[in-house]
Amino acid sequence: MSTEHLNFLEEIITEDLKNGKNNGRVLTRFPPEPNGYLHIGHSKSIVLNFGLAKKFGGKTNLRFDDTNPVTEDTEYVESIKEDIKWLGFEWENEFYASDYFEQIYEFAVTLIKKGLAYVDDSTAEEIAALKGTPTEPGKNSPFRDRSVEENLDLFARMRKGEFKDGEKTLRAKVDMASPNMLLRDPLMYRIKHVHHHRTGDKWCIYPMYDFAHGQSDSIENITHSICTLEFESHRPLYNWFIEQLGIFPSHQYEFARLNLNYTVMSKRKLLQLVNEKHVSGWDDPRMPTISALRRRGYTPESIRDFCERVGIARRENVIDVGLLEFCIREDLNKNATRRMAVLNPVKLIIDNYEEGKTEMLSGENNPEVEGGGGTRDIPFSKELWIEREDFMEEPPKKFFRLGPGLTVRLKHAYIVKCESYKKDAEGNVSEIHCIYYPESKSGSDTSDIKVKGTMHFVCAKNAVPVQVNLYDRLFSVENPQAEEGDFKTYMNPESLKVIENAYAEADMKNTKPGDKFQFIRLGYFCADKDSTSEKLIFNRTVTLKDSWSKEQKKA
RNA sequence: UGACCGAUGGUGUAACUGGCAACACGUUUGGUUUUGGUCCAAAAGAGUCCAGGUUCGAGCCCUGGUCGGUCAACCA
Repeated sequence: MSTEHLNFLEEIITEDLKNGKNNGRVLTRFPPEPNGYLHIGHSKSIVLNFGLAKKFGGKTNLRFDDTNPVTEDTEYVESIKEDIKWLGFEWENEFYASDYFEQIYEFAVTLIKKGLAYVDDSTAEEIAALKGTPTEPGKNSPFRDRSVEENLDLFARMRKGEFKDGEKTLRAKVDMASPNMLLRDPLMYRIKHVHHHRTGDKWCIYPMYDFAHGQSDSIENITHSICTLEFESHRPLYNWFIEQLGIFPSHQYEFARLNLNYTVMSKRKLLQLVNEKHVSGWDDPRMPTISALRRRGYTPESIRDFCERVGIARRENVIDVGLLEFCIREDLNKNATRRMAVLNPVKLIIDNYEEGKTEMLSGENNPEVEGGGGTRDIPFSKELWIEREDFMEEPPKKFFRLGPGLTVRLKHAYIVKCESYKKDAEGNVSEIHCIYYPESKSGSDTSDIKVKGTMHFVCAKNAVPVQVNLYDRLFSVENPQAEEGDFKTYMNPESLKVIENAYAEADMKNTKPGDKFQFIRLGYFCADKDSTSEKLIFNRTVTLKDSWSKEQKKA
């Protein structure tokens, strides 16, 4: 631990603690807006906020930033809570910005009384026109100098519902000439006669982000309010409101959000994929959402590990999905039960094996666990299914699998030698005939035969038919939103391949949704949530590393 | 052409705060292996965006550039 490096936020907190700031108290918050499902980018923020608090003996609140009722919904609230819990975090309090509407309203009244806020009758267009540009200062609104009394009266009537949507706004009186656009008399309240998922029809005016977030932080006595880089220019305003109100000085710190290649992360785009049915839903295993990763077979441990590995800094970054895949492989390699399944079956017949006989072989559940993690029975008989890719009529030099005259071991079973093969009318290999060496039985091999390869198989007689969904990256380009035109035109047409007729070994009959396996030599798979005992469905979480395909590409 | 922020191997993050650029992923090579997985061993790969300056010494400090990001929603 002595060589452990602190990220810049840990350094700040360490320093704060040293200086006795906030009496050594650390309170962070995770503030999602309930207008979509959480994605892998949010998990970075979650791990950061909860992790920081935990590391420094503090707590973390969950606070829904629900100030815009038009896009928000309780469905999202529920999914967000589920995802955070699943990731393994517990919040100290469950709060909602809407809990504070009354208090935030009072804050606004306070600012009006101090002459620091005014009701503006301008339309959105007029406000925009007077806003100026980044290089030119803005101009004062003609309503900027209304009296305190008039502002108080108007604001009260806004609340009462006397005005239509957009007819009036409440704005902070800061500085229309500020080089920071956000300080050019930002909107504090707007009128929306919209039903709110929590406050119902109690309110028809809603505070804007800038007049809700910092205030909520302050109300909760948040010490370190951590957000992403794009809020950086909001910080002066964040501080301005807190200062003018004289309330608890929460502090905002920004870090660079997580970007992943071969996917999109904006909630707007994800919502579009869902609404336009490009995916089956928010938890379609190809999505970068937490619910999708869960359904695909990712574990909370692997996601937390990933979030820790990507680090925390203030520079833009794009993380290779390969790192995420590494994290889940590392976890599942240690923990996933090994089983055999054949995705693209072709029949293998052992000519010298007794007709009608079935013997039970034993296979360890996980070689990574001491003692092999127990064993299960694997039936073996004359007819087996093997992977079509494991046989070649004219095998190249380093092909350590089956082909005419070639010898391999069948995992947990016998060594077999290919004697001949048959083809169907279309010219596809339909039967591979082998002989087996009875004395080469796994565990008691006295044959002294050396083989280069080991293959998986499924006993045909006892095979369990299963559906397997092979997932690949959702997009075929690294950064879809940087490409020309609609990002959806860059979706990977092969992001999902459904295999209806795969076979799994007999032991897998009783698989339950969520069960995770390594299908030997193929990858990690997770029983889908829709999987039943009548119809088993497996999602491929991630393939195994495959140095053979690399070898092939070289040739 | 305003303000703010950023720039270190292919990617990401470090560098004890001014002392011979490290770790992880990835890549390559070899070994082990009844998973072409795992594991083990090794290698290649940046001289820190550029130009000046301060200093015995700069990735860290200063000046000026370059490039990238963010900001003109009644979104968050």
